[in-house]
Amino acid sequence: MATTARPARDSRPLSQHPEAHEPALDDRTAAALRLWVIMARAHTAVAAHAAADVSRHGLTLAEFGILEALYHRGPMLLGEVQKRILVSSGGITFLVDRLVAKELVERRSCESDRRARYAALTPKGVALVADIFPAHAAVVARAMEGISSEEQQQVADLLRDMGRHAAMMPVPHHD
Amino acid sequence: MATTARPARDSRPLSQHPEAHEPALDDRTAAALRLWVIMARAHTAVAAHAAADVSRHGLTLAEFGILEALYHRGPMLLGEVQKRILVSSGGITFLVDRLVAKELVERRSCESDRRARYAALTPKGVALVADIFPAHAAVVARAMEGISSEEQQQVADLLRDMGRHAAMMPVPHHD
DNA sequence: CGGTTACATCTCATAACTGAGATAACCGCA
DNA sequence: TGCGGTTATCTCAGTTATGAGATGTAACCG
Repeated sequence: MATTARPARDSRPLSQHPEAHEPALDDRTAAALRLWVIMARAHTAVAAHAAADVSRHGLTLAEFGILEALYHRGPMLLGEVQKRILVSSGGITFLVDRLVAKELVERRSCESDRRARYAALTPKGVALVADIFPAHAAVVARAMEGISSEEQQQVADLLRDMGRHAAMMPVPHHD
Repeated sequence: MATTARPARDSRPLSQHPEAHEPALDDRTAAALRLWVIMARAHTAVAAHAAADVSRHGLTLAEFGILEALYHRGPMLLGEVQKRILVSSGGITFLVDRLVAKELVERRSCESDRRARYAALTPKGVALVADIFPAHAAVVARAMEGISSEEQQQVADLLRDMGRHAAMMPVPHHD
């Protein structure tokens, strides 16, 4: 009933199955949604390679993300780390606890704010990251070599802007 | 020792903290790694918006992904759905169980292969997706409007190639 | 000051998902 | 036919993460 949406520029005949439906969306929304699906799949596919690599050393991707951040930036407040790797408040406590148990990270108190605490690599943590980082970077680079380095640069520049915008927007929640 | 990597085009002085380290990577690897980090952050930021939207209807992103796939393509074998949304074998059973419990999806036997089963939307499931899909697409589109529609198109084309390549490569695993 | 609000981290119950193995069915071939 | 190898799904124990509240601290303001 009502307006029958035309297939527009979709190359396939669509509706190959009688129970399939086609949504009526404007072109810009449809393009955005397509990017969302493609990005999610690309991310998951690359993450599988990265996760398999760090798991050889008994680490999850989230743990490795923390180690890498601390390696490159030096000690950081837990809240800074949390925002950087985008986990929940409980998650950052859990992850840092586990890294402390592995003796890769230590907590340090903050002199100017006694609520806050730093996370910092131990010498063992520094050694581990220095040891595994180059090979890890190579694994990730290989997983992403489906497009050229110039194209990667281009995509990175655009996704940075897109991600910044999305992160800046308030996330609505219900109840 | 050896080549001291120049900061290249990083705008900041780097090594702001005495405990920070700079890895020695070749440019192509460094560019790939930068894209990996940026893509992960962009994905998480957009996913937060998408997840908040579907949670208003008591759904997780993974559940919604299944509903959306079934809505657009019609009934699919569980294995097809699994590959499409990239979850584990246990995950697809778990997710479909929950959607069945919510009466949004039903399992159907496959005539030509008695091991296999289809997942298909119930009328209630079709109605739900038809009801919430347009608003959901709008939420995702807004989260991604940090770059233009043309740029989104461009990124989508490149990421599709990159994702296909990554998904095709074997993921090494250890013991 | 004392009170209020904001914030950083931690605790804990529970959700969401993974992955190894179990089960059942299919397929090709001798 | 019967066997071995493969595949599709399911089971279940364990892992990883979330998010609401607790706790202790800071910052502001009258």
